Amino acid sequence: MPKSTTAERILDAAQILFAIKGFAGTSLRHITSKAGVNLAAVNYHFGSKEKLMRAVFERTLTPFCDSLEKQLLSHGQSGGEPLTLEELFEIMVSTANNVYGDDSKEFSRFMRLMGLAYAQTQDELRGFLGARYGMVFRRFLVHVKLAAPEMPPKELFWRIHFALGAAVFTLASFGGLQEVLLNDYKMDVGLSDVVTRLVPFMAAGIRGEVEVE
Amino acid sequence: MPKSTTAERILDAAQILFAIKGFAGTSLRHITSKAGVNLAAVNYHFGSKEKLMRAVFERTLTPFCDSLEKQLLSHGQSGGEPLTLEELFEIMVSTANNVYGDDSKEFSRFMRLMGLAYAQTQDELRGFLGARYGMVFRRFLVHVKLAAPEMPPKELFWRIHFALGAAVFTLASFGGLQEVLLNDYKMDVGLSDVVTRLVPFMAAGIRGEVEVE
DNA sequence: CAGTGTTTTAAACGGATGTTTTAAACCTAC
DNA sequence: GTAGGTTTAAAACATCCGTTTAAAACACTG
Repeated sequence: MPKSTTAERILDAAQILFAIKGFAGTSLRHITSKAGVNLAAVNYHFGSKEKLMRAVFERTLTPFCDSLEKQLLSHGQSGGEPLTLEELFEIMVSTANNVYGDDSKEFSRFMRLMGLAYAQTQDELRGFLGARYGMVFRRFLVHVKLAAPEMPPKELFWRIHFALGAAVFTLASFGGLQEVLLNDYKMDVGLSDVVTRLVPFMAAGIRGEVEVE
Repeated sequence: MPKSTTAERILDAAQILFAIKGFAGTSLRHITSKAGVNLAAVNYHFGSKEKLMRAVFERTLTPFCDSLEKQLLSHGQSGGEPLTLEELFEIMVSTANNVYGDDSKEFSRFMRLMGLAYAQTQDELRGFLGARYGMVFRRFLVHVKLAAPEMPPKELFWRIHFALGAAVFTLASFGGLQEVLLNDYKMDVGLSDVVTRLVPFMAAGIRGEVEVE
């Protein structure tokens, strides 16, 4: 017997299904069926499918962004020397780990949602996410700028997106890649293996010598 | 009066709409309406919506992969010293440019489709793409291995995916990022700017020192 | 226990979806 | 020009979609 509320059960089911099948590919009937609640409950508790999707993103992103912002602020006002790139990315990783646990499945789902959010173009979801969480991103960008002060801003802008793209993309498709590695290379790897490889890659890519400007 | 055939017009419209709205978010009626053909033409020429999507991917990916494979083969049997990482990625870039022209829009659409393909998990599309184009990817991987011989295979596997993730992700969302840059930073950048920054980033990330194994 | 506000339920709404059918139009070759 | 195969056309198919309704069940307060 589930102790969770109807709204929570809907959010849980929606988050899983959105991550697998995308937003348009997931119907309210799938969600309510998986959640074991009545179809009308979605519109009763959230108003519409669009608002449900926002709620899913909000529930997923808010704890992560709040925790990340708090850590960035504490390091920012300590007056000490700025954080290195590795430390910055490690903060992101540990924040994600603290918030979502080291549950590989859940973490991958979160990253898949991030990828979906990022991939949105025309939908109003992108605007919503930018307005809601753009501030944290800009604060993170300031820290990266401090960590790589010699880098031209334009170059840095793109390299950060390269690095985040590498992270989101790889972690979002982690499940699939894990399967490939096991079948083709007989290697069984965990999520933490990938993350520990990812941080040096991102740092090295950002720090790489500037060729032209 | 269009000289193109009905099947071609359907493929053109489907490619554009899939890239914008995703697969599930695009209806056959949208496609046929945009293509200016009858609704039943899709099932007549392609059999089903699923097969139409495969045809779109096939038409988009085949020229690129064929051309890429040809270049990799020619460099492989020349017997000279192996290609550098930069040269390898430049080959990918120039191949993409030759096949899709430097039309920024079309290139971005192609990358968006790549991102969609990559993001697929459970759908049979992933299996189809792996079976159809996995060979080219493995051949590319061999060249990367030659370019970074000191790198442990496991580490290399992940770094390649990091690099490809950075590329696909950034280029797929290029349109959106371009807008952000223009609005927030008053910078107007072209696709070629990003690509010339991307190649050094990928090379530097892959070449970075190995920390642990 | 009655009453009231909240939540859940079943059913139906209009519309959109992928697919199929049947007939018309087209084109080519005899 | 007419027969036969190919392509298009309009319409209908059953099913699924997001949303709404109205009544039943529940939870709580007085």
